[in-house]
Order: sequence, then structure tokens, then C-alpha cells
Amino acid sequence: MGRLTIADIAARAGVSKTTVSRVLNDRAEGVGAATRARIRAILDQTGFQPSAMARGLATGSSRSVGLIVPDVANPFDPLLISGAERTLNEAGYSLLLCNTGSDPAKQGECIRLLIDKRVDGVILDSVGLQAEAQVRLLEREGVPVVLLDCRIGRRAQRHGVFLDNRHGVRLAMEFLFRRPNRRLVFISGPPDASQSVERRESVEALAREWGLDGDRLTTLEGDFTIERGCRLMSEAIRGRGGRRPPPFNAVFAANDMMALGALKALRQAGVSVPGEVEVIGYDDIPFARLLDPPLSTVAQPTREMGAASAELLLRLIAGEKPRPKTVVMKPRLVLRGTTLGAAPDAEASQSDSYQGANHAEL
Amino acid sequence: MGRLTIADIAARAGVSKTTVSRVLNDRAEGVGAATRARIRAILDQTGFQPSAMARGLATGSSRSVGLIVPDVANPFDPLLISGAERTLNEAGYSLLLCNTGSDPAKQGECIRLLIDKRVDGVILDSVGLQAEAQVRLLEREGVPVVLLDCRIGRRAQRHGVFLDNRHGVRLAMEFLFRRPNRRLVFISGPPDASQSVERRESVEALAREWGLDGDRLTTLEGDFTIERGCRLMSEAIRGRGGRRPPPFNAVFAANDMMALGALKALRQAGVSVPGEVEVIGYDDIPFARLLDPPLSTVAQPTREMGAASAELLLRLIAGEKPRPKTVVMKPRLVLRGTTLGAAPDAEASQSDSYQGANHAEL
DNA sequence: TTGAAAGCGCTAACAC
DNA sequence: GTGTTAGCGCTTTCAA
Repeated sequence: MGRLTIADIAARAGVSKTTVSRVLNDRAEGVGAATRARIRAILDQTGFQPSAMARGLATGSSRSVGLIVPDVANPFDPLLISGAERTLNEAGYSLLLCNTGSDPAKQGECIRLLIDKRVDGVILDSVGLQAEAQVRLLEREGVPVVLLDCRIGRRAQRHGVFLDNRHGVRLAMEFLFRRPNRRLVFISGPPDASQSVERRESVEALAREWGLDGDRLTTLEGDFTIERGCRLMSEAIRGRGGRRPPPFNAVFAANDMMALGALKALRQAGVSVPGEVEVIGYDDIPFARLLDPPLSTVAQPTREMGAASAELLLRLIAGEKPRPKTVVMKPRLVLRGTTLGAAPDAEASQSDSYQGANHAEL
Repeated sequence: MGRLTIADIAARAGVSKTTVSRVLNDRAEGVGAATRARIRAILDQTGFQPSAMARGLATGSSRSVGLIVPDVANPFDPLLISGAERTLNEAGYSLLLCNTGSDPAKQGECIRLLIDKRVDGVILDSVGLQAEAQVRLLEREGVPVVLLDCRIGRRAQRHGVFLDNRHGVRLAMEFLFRRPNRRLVFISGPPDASQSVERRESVEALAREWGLDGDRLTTLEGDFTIERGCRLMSEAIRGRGGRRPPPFNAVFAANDMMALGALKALRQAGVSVPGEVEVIGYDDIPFARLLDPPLSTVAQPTREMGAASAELLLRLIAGEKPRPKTVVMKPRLVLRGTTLGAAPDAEASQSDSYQGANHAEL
């Protein structure tokens, strides 16, 4: 092919590479108006595109950032990605996407890959406990890191964008316990996901605060999947006998997928939702509102979180030392069809759309 | 920070950069066993990561490819991405993800960006009619392109991975018309998406072939969104009067989103599905099976298509001239709860999972 | 088996 | 305002 280089342009314009470079980078000074125009013309006419690699090598910046997510095919991650991608692109950065499949080893490989691509920064929506060491690898290389929706290393004050899970849990719990005689089943997430841990601990804290005994609150150990949510719920319905109605009247799942599974189990058992049992999920994945009945859930401003992480990272890359170091977003409780006293149909929830995220900074 | 360079390693090992480079690249010859071991040790110990940019500049290959999709947040695209990402990563390539938001202008920018990143190839799941010119831009630069699930420029024989939409439509139509007295509403997609056009033309071809008159087949102009599917369906139900039952007993939507909207409209109108009206969608997005009733649909092996596009691109990058130039995948008809005489519940459709994609090559 | 030197395409001091 | 000269960190002939 023999791609055009800056030298070719310089030759055609009868100037030096430096001058072309100055035009390319829109430097105000250093080039006369006439020369500039002439070079511009040649640039347009040839459609010359300077090599980002060569430029990166010379400047020490690749103008790209890595985004590591557990699983693109999750209903959750794409929103994070799209929020981040947009913000980054507008700032002239491109996105190197890494999918770990929730495998810590693959996550390590991704990080190494990003290091050798010399990304200017990394947004990490991570899993696993090796993450701490992996992040340190990046830090050692001087690569700014923003944690996205995951806490790593309890103590370390790292930059990050998080959801206020304590608040989210409180919203759901206060709603479910708004009336007396509530008996709740909480389906928790896996113990190795930080969001899951936070949500579970928040439920437990509230239970202590309110003096809930084992009769009022049962916690089931889930894993964020539909199947598990479904299985746990069928077992809970059957209880020790096969009696009906079920020994509880409210379900709170640590994510929407498990809530979905739970709904399925309830339906199969002929339990009416929300009549006999109210159900609240967590996340507000796009399909939550499409279910029948549409799922009531703790909504997180996912896309905004992605965007916020990109903004934070951009500031770090620019060399700022942002205080505060973390952005904590507030979840909202969205009541739809799986709870009582709320819009029974998706139709009525047109006003569901996020009304601008709350940025509460710590 | 002062990152380590190959020169530092060379100095520590008391050898030349060349020698280190040879070890780095696992060249069999040219380095004695002892030296090699010594260098290896230093490499591990320092955790040295060579700069992909410098390497790329020297070799002329960035070992990265661009993937352009309309919208990550679609239920459809993530599967394509994950299929492609995996294959590429295994081959040592990383993925530059570009989200066009279905905006042809943004798509142009993405392509320019990828060119100046000097990606080794591009996978394009495109939109719009300017695409032809944009692709030519890449071709002019000598960048291999694989079209993914989109046809561009009717005549040009470009490399690509496609779905056999004619076959998919036939499967659905033959099923729906398996009994006499069927009156079908076909909800088509937008006229500027190639898949949409193919599906619509296939329906029309079949209608001619079978001599279906306007009484048996009504085509509605949709746009692939839930809302439009819902609105079109409610209008169709009301028909010219407000009579019930509706003037049709089958609905075929050109994608699942519109089928979803149609289901909602039917439910709101109190029409029983599949009792009074059978519904078939297209795509088999992950949530199709989670609906109640689970959606019958024409399933495409989305993830496999992503993977296939990556494989094809990899071969092009390797300099092969693959014949055939295109891979056409076969869709399957998945009968679930919105059609009669099939598994009425998602539970029964455990065997739904793709049984290996059919690769029919043209 | 090893190394010296040139060069990939660009930017950035520092002249002129 | 413009050009010269050095690199950026690697690979790759070509000699030794």
C-alpha cells in the first residue's frame, strides 16, 4: 500500500515535517497563514491520517483507555460501557474493551495487555480477590485507575465510582416493611462480589437496627443468576411442608436477574405477585420494566456511572488530583408492578426514566 | 516513573537490545541457551512489558482490530461483541470498540479514528447508506474489512458474515401458515437497515409464491423499537371498528423488540396469546425466553456470528484470500409460548440452546 | 551466537 | 515563521 506519511505531505507542500506537524496539531503559532492554508489543502485532498502509534510513541500518550468488564453479554455492563464510551470519545480517547468473563486470571491478562498497549488509564469493573494485586501492577506503572462499581482492598483510598448500596437497600427495606407482619426473604448475591457483600451487610445492619428476628427475615445465598434465584425461591415456597400460602410475603433480591428467577418460581407455584408476595429487585436492568408484571427494583443510574468513571479518569489523566477521590451515586426505588400500591403496569411507568442522577460526593 | 525499556533490560543483562528483542519474540535461533535464561530471569523479575506502540511502529502492525456496532446497549450487539472479542483475544488481538449510536456521521468518525490507530482490520456492523463510501475509505488504506450482519453496496462482493434471512423468514411463515385460514400481520423493520430489507422482501416473495392476497397478509411499517411495535399492534387490533376478536390470528415481527411491543399491545387489548393470536419474533434476544409467555422466535446464532467474523478477519489479516468470501449462518425457528402446539413455558425450553451453528457457505 | 546501526512516523527543543 | 536535529522504544537487516 505504502501509506502516506508526514514526510510525503511535507514534500508535496515544500515545507518541513515540523511545519506539517504544527498544522496537524492545530498549533496557533509557528505557521504563517498562507503556508497553513496550503498544507490544509493537501491534507484534505489526500485524506492524510497521521499514525496514532507514531504520535503516541513520540508523545508518550496513546489517547486510549482500557475498560475491563466482567461480561459484555450481561444486561448490566453494556450500559456502563456505553456511558463511558461516549464520554471518552468526546474527549478524543478510544476504548479498548476487555471482557474477563469473570475470570480473575483472564483479568490479569487483560491488565497486562493494557499495560503494554500503554493505555493512558484504566476503568475497572472487576471481580475476584486477586484484583488488589492486579491493580497495584497498574499503579506501579503509573497508570491511573478508576474503580467502577466495585470496591477493592477495604482500606485503600482508590479513585472510583460507586453506588450507595446502603441507601438502596434501605429504600427497598423501608418500603417492604412499611406495614406490620412482613416476613421477608432476602436473596443475596455471591460472596466474592463487592456490591453483593455491601448489599447483604446493609440488609443485616438494618435487621439489627430494627430488631428483626429470624421469623421476619430469611437470607438465602444466591449467585446473581436467574436459575439460582428460581431454585432458591421454589425451595422457599415449598418450605418444610408443601403448604400454601408461602411462609413469607415479601422478596428482596440483590439483583434483578435473581428477582426474575424468583418471579418465575412464584408464578409456577401459582403464588400471586404482588397480591400474596411483593418482589423487589436491584439494578433496574433494561428489561425489568418489560416484564409482566414489570419489576419493582432499586434503580442505579448505570449509564451515568459509566460516564462518571470516564470523567474521573480523564481528570486523572490530565494530571489533576481530584478531591474527593470517589463519586457515590444514589439509587432510586422504582415501584412498578411487583409491589402493591404502585403502578400495576409498565404503561404507567413512563415517568420511570432517570431524572438526572444524584451525585453525592464523599 | 520512567518506565523500563528494552535498553534497560539489555544493560542489566549485559547484552544488546537485539538479543533481548529476540528473547521477547521467542525467536528460536540467534540466542544461546544461557543468555536466553539470564534474560528471561530479568524479564520476569522486572515484569517488563514491551511497548505495543513502539513494536507496532516498527512492525507496521498494531495487533488490534476495530469493531463498530450501532449500539452496545442493544440486547443484540453485546452477543456479537462477546463472540468477536473472545476469538480476537485468543489470537492476541485487542478490541477497539466503537459505538455509533446508529449515527452515520459518528460512524465515519469511528472509521477515521480506527485508521489513525492503524488497526489491522475492522469488523463493521453498520448502518446507513453512506457506509459504502466509508468502507471504501478503509479499503483504500488497505485495511481488511469484514461486514457483520449487514449488506453494503448490493453488488460488491465483500467479505462478511450474514444470516440467511430468507431461510429464517420461510421457517416462520411456513409455521404460521401450516393451517388454513391464517391472517397474518407482518411488522417490518426500518427501510434503511439491510437485515430489515431482506426480511421484508423475503416475506413479500413468499406471499407471491403462495398467492397470498391482501386479506391474508398485512404489512406494517415498523422501526425495530418496542414502542412502535406496540403502537402498530394496538392500531391493528382496533382495526376500522373496535371489534373483537382482532381481524388477524398471527403476527410476525421482523425483530424481537417489536414482537415484545406487539405482545404488550395484545395483552392490553385482552387478546389471548397464543390462543387467539400467535406471535413470532426474530433474533432471539436473551430476554425472549424470559418473557411470560416466552417468545417464539427465529433464532440467530449471534455470538457465533461475532466469532465467525473475527475468524474471517483474522484470516484476511494473515494475508489469506479466503474463498468463499462470506459466511452465511442458518437461523432456527424456536417455538416457545407464543405459538400453539409448542412448549407453553420457558421451563420446557431448556433444550433451546443452540445446537452448534450451521455454517452454510456460499 | 551476538551486536551495530538504521529506521518505523511522529513530536519537540532549539536554532535560524 | 520555518527548518534542523534528536529522540520516543522497538525490530530488523547485515556484519562480525
